[in-house]
Amino acid sequence: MLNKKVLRKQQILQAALEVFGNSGFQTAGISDIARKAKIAEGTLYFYFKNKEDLFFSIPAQRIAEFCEGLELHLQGMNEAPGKLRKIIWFYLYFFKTNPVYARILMLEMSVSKRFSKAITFDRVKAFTDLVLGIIKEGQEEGFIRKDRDACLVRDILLAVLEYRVARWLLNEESCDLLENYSEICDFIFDGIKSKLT
Amino acid sequence: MLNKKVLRKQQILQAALEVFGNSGFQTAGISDIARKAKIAEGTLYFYFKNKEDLFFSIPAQRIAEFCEGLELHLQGMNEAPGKLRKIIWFYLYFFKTNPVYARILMLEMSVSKRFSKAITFDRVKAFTDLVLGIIKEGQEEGFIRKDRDACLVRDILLAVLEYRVARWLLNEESCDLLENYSEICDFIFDGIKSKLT
Amino acid sequence: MLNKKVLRKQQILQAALEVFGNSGFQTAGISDIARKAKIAEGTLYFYFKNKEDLFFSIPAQRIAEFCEGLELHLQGMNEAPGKLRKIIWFYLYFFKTNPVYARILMLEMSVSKRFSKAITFDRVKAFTDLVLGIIKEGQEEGFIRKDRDACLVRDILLAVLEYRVARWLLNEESCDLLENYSEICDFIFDGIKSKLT
Amino acid sequence: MLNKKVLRKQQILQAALEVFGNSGFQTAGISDIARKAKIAEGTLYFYFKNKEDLFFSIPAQRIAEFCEGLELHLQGMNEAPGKLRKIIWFYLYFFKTNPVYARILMLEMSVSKRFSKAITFDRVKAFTDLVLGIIKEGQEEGFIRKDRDACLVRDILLAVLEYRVARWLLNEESCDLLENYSEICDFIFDGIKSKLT
DNA sequence: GATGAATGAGTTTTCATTCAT
DNA sequence: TATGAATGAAAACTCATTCAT
Repeated sequence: MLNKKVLRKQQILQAALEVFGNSGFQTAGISDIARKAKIAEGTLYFYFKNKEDLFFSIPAQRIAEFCEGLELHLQGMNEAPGKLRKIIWFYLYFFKTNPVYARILMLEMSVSKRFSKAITFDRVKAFTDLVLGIIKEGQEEGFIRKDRDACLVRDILLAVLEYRVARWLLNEESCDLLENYSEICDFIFDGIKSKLT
Repeated sequence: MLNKKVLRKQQILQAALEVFGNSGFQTAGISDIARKAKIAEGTLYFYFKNKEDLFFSIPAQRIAEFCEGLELHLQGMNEAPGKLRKIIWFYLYFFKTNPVYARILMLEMSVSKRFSKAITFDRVKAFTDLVLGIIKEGQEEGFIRKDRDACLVRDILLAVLEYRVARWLLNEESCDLLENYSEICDFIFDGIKSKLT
Repeated sequence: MLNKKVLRKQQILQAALEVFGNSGFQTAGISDIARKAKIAEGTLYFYFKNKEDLFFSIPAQRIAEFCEGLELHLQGMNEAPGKLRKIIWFYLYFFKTNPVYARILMLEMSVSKRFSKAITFDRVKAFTDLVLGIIKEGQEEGFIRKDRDACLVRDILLAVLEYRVARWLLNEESCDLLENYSEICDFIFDGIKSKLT
Repeated sequence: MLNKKVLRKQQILQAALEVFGNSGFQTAGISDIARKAKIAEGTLYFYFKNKEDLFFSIPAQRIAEFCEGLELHLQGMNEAPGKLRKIIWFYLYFFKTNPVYARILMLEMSVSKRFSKAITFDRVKAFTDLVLGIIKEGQEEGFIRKDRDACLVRDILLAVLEYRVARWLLNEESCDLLENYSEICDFIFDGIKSKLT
């Protein structure tokens, strides 16, 4: 019973991802989503409060996948610089692999005030906190300059990543998102690594 | 006669700026804009082809103001690093001073594929080209590391600026956009300055 | 369930017939039709694609009625002249009995290029083919002159019928449409009957 | 002065003919007509009361041309049958030569109740009276059967002509309107000529 | 739980007509 | 006479949401 409900929810979310991803929040219609999910329109409202709720429910699962994947990739790494490089790589890799979700998250959600207040946003914050933690870790371990404000470093890192993904999407994914990954890393690290290193 | 037409157009654009800025493109209604501009709805269509045309017509003037202001501030400066610092400052200063416009440009337009194809977008490109030119200038003059890809440097610079403005807007402009301006500069410049300097 | 849908469709079509019949296609408003059908405007679009679709959906049923009625009246008749007389009579009788529909079909549809391309038009063609068939039949049986082009005869027959109905409608149905039915028949038959007869 | 006014009116009427002929009354816009006539929209209302007035003013001149042309062609003819043949030919010839006007008159005006009440309609009636007169003439002269109701004959004649023009227009003028002119004549005349002849 | 017909407010856009200049 | 900017009512159509079945 419960299992069935969860499954049905996934089914709807998957349909919503595809429809919203192709048409955007406003343009996408509930009927399109229902059709793609092979349910009646009314049924949708049994699982989600309304269109916006459905929309903002999409990331939850994806963010979880992102976090799990990232965690796995960070396994066994113990120095901050390496971890950060890994994060940069994984971030780009993940969105390269999930372009439809990328479109929703980057061009629609991250730009919405209401999203900042949605529950899902906590998961986003968890990720940014992870990055912040690693930066601080790096500072304590001596790999990263202590006179850098950790939050600023994190912001710059995220800024660059978001920007690249957004431009990639707006250019219709015509280039390889991972292309100049290493140059980005170099730039960031030159700006934060301790002179000694 | 002609003057009156131009004035009326300004009047409508100003109203559109305010209404779109508060409600967003989709939510804002033509009737709201007409009411604010104190004209009949039909009149609006005498000056603009449709809602989208009106929306995308907003930046033209603002971008012109931005460019003029920037040009003025760059007068008399002849070294790339100084110019770049100035650009960073002016960028943040401009949007701090024009928060409603910032909201439209950053959270709605720069995220839209159709905007990339609008005529106005040329002006945006002119700005990014300016930045790119100064970076290359700096590399030739020896202030900026030649092993950095100029486009990447430009992208990182713009990424950080856009990100900060966007976050500031999403946080309801609660902090000072110019607050850690100098730290941002430091970070960027540490990443690009020639070792010799 | 399915039955209810069909019924509802009938209900809307009936309302559309009346409203379009009184005001014409352009003047009639969707809201008028919805009001007369006692449904919400939106409901209408659940059953018909748009105003034109609704309009062109009106004849289907009426044409079916016409064909059934005609078939019944032709039962047991085996000679072409009698059949043609019957057709002439039934045609006039039918529109005399359905003046509102007549107005729509004659003064709006039969004059529209788009109607010629609508599906319903097939049914109209079926009728004209029936007439043509009977004329040819008459020629083979020797009742009708063989040197007359059957298509021309059909066209003249239809021309006269359409004309009379149209004039009758434009004169506000002030005379009896069946009035000089027999004279019309005589005229037509004098023009086509074999000399021998 | 007066001359200029008349000229300007012609200019507008010509533009109206073309625009209405291509788009139909409802679809055609005053602005299109004004543009084609190279005048301002407001000016149009100095010469015509409103859109409908302009529309119904189109035929006047054309009908005059039609009547003049017909009169000329009837010169020197003194027997009814020949005259009627000539009328049939001229009618088809005229509309073949004026297809845009034909479209307006046949598919839009002759189907409109308001047109029957317009002044211009008198000219139409003058024509039908002419036909009626000739038929009666023919009856008196003994060329045409006296037991035929003259009005009916006239109606049948006009019905066939209108029908052919209308079908021709609806078929996008793809065939030659004068094609089976002589067969039509034969049919009509067989139905009306005195046995003696 | 699931359905899908019904809703109706709300939207953009059009355009004949007017009138100050 | 001529202009063309301004009007504003009206129209068709959409769609998220509800609720009787």
